[in-house]
Order: sequence, then C-alpha cells, then structure tokens
Amino acid sequence: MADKLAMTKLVPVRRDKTLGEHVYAQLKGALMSGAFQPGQKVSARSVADAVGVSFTPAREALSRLIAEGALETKGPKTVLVPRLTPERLFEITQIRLALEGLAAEEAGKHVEPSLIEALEETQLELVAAMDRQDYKTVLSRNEAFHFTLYSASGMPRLRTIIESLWLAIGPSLNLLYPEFRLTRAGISNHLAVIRALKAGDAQAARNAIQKDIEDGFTMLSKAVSSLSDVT
Amino acid sequence: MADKLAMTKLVPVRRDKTLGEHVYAQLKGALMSGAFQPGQKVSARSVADAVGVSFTPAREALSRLIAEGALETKGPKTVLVPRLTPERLFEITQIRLALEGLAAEEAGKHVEPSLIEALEETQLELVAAMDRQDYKTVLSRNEAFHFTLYSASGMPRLRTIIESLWLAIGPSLNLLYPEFRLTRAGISNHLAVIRALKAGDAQAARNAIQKDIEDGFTMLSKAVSSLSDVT
DNA sequence: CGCTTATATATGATATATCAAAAATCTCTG
DNA sequence: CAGAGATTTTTGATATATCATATATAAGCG
Repeated sequence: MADKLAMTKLVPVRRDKTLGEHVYAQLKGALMSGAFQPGQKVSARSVADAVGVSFTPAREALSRLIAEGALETKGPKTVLVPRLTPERLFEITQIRLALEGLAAEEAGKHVEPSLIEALEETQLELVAAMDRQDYKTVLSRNEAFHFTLYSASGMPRLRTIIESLWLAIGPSLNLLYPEFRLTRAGISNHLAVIRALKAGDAQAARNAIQKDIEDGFTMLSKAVSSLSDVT
Repeated sequence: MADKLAMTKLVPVRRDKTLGEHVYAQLKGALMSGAFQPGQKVSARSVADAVGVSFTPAREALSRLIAEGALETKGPKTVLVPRLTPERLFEITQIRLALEGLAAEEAGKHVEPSLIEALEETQLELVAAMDRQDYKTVLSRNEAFHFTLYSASGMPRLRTIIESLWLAIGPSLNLLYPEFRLTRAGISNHLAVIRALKAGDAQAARNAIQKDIEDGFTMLSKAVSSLSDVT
C-alpha cells in the first residue's frame, strides 16, 4: 500500500543512545572544537534549549562533564568552561606523558597493518590541512591520529581517561588560533610514531608520542601564560 | 538572651554538599568496603530508598559511578557491580603503575615533616590491624596510606583519577577475605616508601609504590582468575 | 560617579509523574 | 518437569513543577 511505501523513506529513530548521551557527545564535540570560550558560563537550561531537550538530560550531561573536569563549578549555581591555568596545563601534561606514553607503547606491541594504514591516511589529511592553513581540521586530524593509536593499545579504560584529559585542554586550544604557528615539529613526531610502529619498536613509539606532547605543551604553555597575566 | 544561648548549641546544617554527592560518597564507601558483591544488581530506586532520597539524586550518583567505571551497564535497564576479570585487573594495574608511580615520585619532591608523620601513624595503625587480623581496617588504612601520599603530590586531578581506579578494584577486594593471607610484603613496601621520602629520594618512592602495586596485583590476580573459571 | 543595598531574575537541586521497555514471574502445554 | 510464551512488575529515561538561593540588575545613597 502507499503508506507502506512512504514509510520506507523513514529512518528508524535510533533510540540506542539516551538523550543525555547525545547532549554529552554534543557538548564534548563543541568543547573540543573550540565552540566555547574558557571562562564562559554554561547553564543547564541554556543547553537544554539549544539542544531541544528538557532540563534533565541536559543537566545529566553537564554533571558528567563537571565530574570529569571538563567543566568547572564556580559558585553553587555557576558552571563555566575552565580557564587553563599554567599549573593545570602542567599537571595535565605530566599525566598525559605517563598515560599516552603507556598507550603508545602498548599500541606498539599490537601493530596491525590496518593501524599503520589508518595513521598514514590521517597524517596525510593532517598535512594537507596544515598546508592550506585549515587549522580546525589540523586539530581534528591530530586528535584522530592520537586516538587511533591509543585505541590500538587494547586498553579501553586508558583511552577513556586520556579522552577526559584532552577534553580539559580542548577549549583552550583556540588560544592558539589567531596566529596559529603550529610548528612542523608535530608532523615529524607523528612520522616518528609511524616509523616506530613499522619497526616494531614500542619504546620508540612511546618516545615519539611523548615528544609530541612536550612540543604541544611548549606551544600552548606560552599562550596560556601570556593570557593568565592579563586576566 | 536565653534564645541566643540556646542557639549556640545548634550546628548549622551543612548544605555544602548536594544529596547527589552524599549518595555518591556513600556508594563509593560501600563499594570500597566490600558491601557489594561483584555481579550484584544495583537499581536507582533501591539506592534512593536505602539512602532516603528521591530517584533523582540516586540516579545522579549511579550515572556518575557508571561513567567512571565503578559500575557497569549490563542491559538497558540493568546496572551492576562489575566483575573484575583478569584482563580488566591487568589493564587497571598497568595504569596504576604509571599514575601512582608518578604521584609517588611527585610527592617525593614535596616532602613535609607532617607527611612523614601522617604516613608513619597510618602505617602503625595498619600493622596493628594486621596483627589482630582486622582486615577491614587493614584495607582502610592501606587506602589512607596511599592517598595521603598521593595528595602530597600537589596534583589533585591525578589523585582523582587514581581514586576512580581504586573504585573499580574495591568491590573485588573482598575476594581476598575468606583466607586473607595478605603477605607482609605490603608492609615492607610501605616502609620503603617512608624511607625514601626521608632520604628525599623521589625515584625510590616511586619504585616502592610500584612494587607495592605489583605485589597486590599478584595476590589479587590469583583470586580473580580462580573465580573467573567458576563463573 | 562609585559603591552599597534592595529587587528581580535565573539557576541548580530535588521530588514526582509518566511512559515505554526490559526483566522477572507466572502459566500453560508437551 | 522443562520450556515457550504470556503477564506482571521493575526499571531507567525524561519532562516538569517547585523551591531556596545565587546571580544579575536596578536603585539609592554618599
């Protein structure tokens, strides 16, 4: 019947994720892509309205983000995007060195051809974006590169923890924007990672990733500290 | 006036924590003290009734615990205390070695006399509890020892992450109970930590903590693997 | 004009009601 | 007695209303 035909056009509503998770994912993406300014207030109701859900799932997403340190509680009724102070950046970097070093090393022990392929493709995209000064994409591909690698560690919990650390830095990454002079150092670090994986040298993979983190720290550190004076 | 006098007896109601946080803290304590069996179901409503709050804060506490991996989602409507599989224990242990090693080392760089005192006192209590085979207290003092140390690292975020890892192991610690033959090795590791701190040797503090974690892993690993056969 | 204070508004916390779906229980049949 | 299927009960997800209070705004005062 005609109705049935029309129905085939309809996509089944995916109820596999809760609204709260949707909101969480959206906010996460927004935070990582620099849609929020550090210091900006975020209220549950505004989020709820923006996403088109009720207060409850919005609040759920926010409280989860607060719990993992991606958002911050200023007053009893004020939630805001944290400013990345030099101290925080330093602490997070130390933890990142430990955890992403571990993840890279473990990934280096379970290298599959598909992993190398995926990393090389991502890296190509990254370089291309860099060449055309599309820094938004650079950041996105950089993230993809790292997490593709970490996923290969076979340590899901580790990956989750690392994600929460990135989420805490993400909002401040656009501090690098106006004159985003991302050194090409990052590129060579990634290439060193790939080289290490091909050589089956897990330790070298760890070293390359840690070098990458340190270089990123140096770069971000300047932006952060110059800003914390003004504020 | 008399009223004023009477008033001085009254303690201001501490509203500094939300009900959700209370529930979270309670569940956390319960999980760490082995009040829940791995595999046991936990429903929001049962928790709400038990604690005497409504559904909302109970659910909030549960979802937070799920997010940090202290509880697990089996079905769409089933939350349970995770069973600690050998694989999970291994992953968590690897992360613990990295993070608690870092925390111990950093703590070793900021040693205050009060820290040493606190650790020595805690250690005395631990040994005393061990002597009278009060293993509940042993576990509690062991936890106190570690987190007193980690707090001294001056890395609050690191501490929080480590807490979540302990929380994932906690419920399975009572697997050690029936014949809790906690070797005395743990004691000597703790003493080595204190010795390292006194000597200002941060690296030695890291090594001692890592040794402690490895010993604990060996112990728990047997209990866990022997159990996963049966189940 | 700046600062304190009063007023208005917005917000988070919580309880509750509803609903669809999952899980548990019961029943009937072979 | 076991197992498939129907039925009942629980359960999580969500929306919403309420409330105390924090925050923002306006007003008043020095």
